Amino acid sequence: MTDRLPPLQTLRAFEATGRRSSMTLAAEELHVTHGAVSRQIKALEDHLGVRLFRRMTRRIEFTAEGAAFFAAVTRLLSELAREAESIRRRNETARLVVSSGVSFASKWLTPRLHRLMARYPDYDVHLEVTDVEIDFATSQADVAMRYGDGRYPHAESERIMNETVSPVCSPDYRERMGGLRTAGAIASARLIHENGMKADWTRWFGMMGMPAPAARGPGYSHGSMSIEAAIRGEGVALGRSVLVAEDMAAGRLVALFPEARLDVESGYDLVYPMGHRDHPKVRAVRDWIDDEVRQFKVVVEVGGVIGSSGII
Amino acid sequence: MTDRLPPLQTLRAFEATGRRSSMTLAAEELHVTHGAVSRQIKALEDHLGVRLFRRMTRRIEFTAEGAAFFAAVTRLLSELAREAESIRRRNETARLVVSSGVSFASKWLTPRLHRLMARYPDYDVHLEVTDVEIDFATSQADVAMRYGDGRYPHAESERIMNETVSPVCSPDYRERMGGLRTAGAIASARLIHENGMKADWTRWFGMMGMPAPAARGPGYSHGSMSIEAAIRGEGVALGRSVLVAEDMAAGRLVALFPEARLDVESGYDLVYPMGHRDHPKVRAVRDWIDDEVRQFKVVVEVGGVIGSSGII
DNA sequence: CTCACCTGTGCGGAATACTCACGCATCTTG
DNA sequence: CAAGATGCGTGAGTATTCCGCACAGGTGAG
Repeated sequence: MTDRLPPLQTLRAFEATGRRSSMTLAAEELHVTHGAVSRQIKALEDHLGVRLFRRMTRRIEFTAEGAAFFAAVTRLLSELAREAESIRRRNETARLVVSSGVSFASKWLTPRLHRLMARYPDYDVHLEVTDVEIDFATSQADVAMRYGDGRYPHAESERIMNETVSPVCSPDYRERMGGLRTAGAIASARLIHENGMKADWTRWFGMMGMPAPAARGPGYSHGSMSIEAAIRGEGVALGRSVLVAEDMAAGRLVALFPEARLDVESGYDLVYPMGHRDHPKVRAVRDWIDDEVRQFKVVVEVGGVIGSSGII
Repeated sequence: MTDRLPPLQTLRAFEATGRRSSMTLAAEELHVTHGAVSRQIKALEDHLGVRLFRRMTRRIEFTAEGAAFFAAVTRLLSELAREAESIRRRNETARLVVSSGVSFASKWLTPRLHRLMARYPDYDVHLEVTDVEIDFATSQADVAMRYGDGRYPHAESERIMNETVSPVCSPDYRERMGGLRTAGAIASARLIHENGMKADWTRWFGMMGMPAPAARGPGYSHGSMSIEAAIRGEGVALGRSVLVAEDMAAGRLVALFPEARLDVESGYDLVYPMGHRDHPKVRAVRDWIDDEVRQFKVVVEVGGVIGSSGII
């Protein structure tokens, strides 16, 4: 990794030059001559193999690459200055960055996030939503919540909620299809897939003692999308218990076989860097989420939502 | 800013030393002697005024400050390497980072985010949720959505949706309070406040031709929290049209004076760095959000939600 | 047309960073 | 239990890097 890094001192000259749009002005600021800056820029360009500035007479302007790199360098240097400052002052950074996947953020986390903020007003809470695998070396996240099997490279995790899946659809659609009271009836309905999760449909039908029908019907990239599709009445989705709870409580979705829940090994995990189990930020999130899960279980049980017993 | 930066070359030595937990091993990796590394670390520590390692005999370990700084440095260097690499390859970064405030993310954005992802599968879409004022110099966001008055330092913006406010509460609460059919009745109900927005209640009562009652009732830090409180039946909230639309459509909230909407000057803006109006990422987000807003207006109008005409 | 202004670069010197060598304090091993 | 191995700190000397200086080149302004 380190050999791919540009010469770091040249970045200061580059940043100042870009900001002032002038090597001469940058040189003044850095208390060196313009010649020194000129060489630094050149060294950086040589390393990258790309021209960062277009040299016009008496002025310079960014190339496209230069502008892009400048934005990145500016941000990184200012973050570094902030980190250095916080170390100098020995005050633990007041930022608390939580990372989450898209479906979970949409259906569960964001409606509850304000309570995390209210509980720890001294933390400047950030939420980073992405489906990229969590990597604490490159992410600024302090703690993550991920749907998975509990194994995360270079990280520890603990299970927050387990999950089950079971067919759901909109009340309208059920009525239109005549009740959908047997697995056979469901097999002949339009089945909504979540991409990469088709095996779950197969396993669910297997549990019901029948082969899965050939795949047809729409496929969506996210669990939250297939749920939205089911709400719109596009067919029957294999609803993930945690994600559909609110929509079922609100009557937008109904469970077709509340008792036929398929356990899946994946669940929702709290993930954090190795050895950070008792880090204050991790503890803060864990304490909060324990309370949220407790409340959520009540909602789920009162609402009679599928999979309630599968939630820890 | 630049004078607050630590000597940048020392960061490489620090990173390698921290990673290998040894100056000698780090020195090998950097093709220098251990003495050189030792001096670099010392220079960095002198600059920060903090010991980064505890020197035990025959081994070193991080101090608390060292560990915190190491995490930051590791992340920043690896991001820098990634940026440098992407410049070398001249491939525009495939990341699309959207920033949003908490209430808007919770009530509007995240349920729709998966469609942005589906629409641009080549972009690795990230969402950064925070209530900190947007600053593109320090944030990695490409584009932001903020509730505000359209003025954002060092950035351009365009209005996405306007907003109105009007009293809302849960159907239960309305019934319990005997209908709440007059402004006077509302004045004697429990009023839920959003912190920093009390003036809106005053203005709303002013519009109804009566003075606002003395502030009592709970206050919450976020619009989404006061909405949740109203849903729980804690009282009457001044519902922001964009945020309450879904909850009204679902019947969790009712508007008490659908026709008495107070226009507020703030609204939802799409914010991006100066001159990025036609940047591909900005265009992608704008195109997507235009479609979403169009659909949302239909939902709002069909549902008869307050403030529908206030949405552009 | 001439001046003013900004960047590029060769050369010599100054500042920086490195190597080497040794000291020190354990930990290891036979 | 003693001797060797291990890893870090540091003083002195040296190597290398980086910078200042001066000048060249190019061009927009007046």
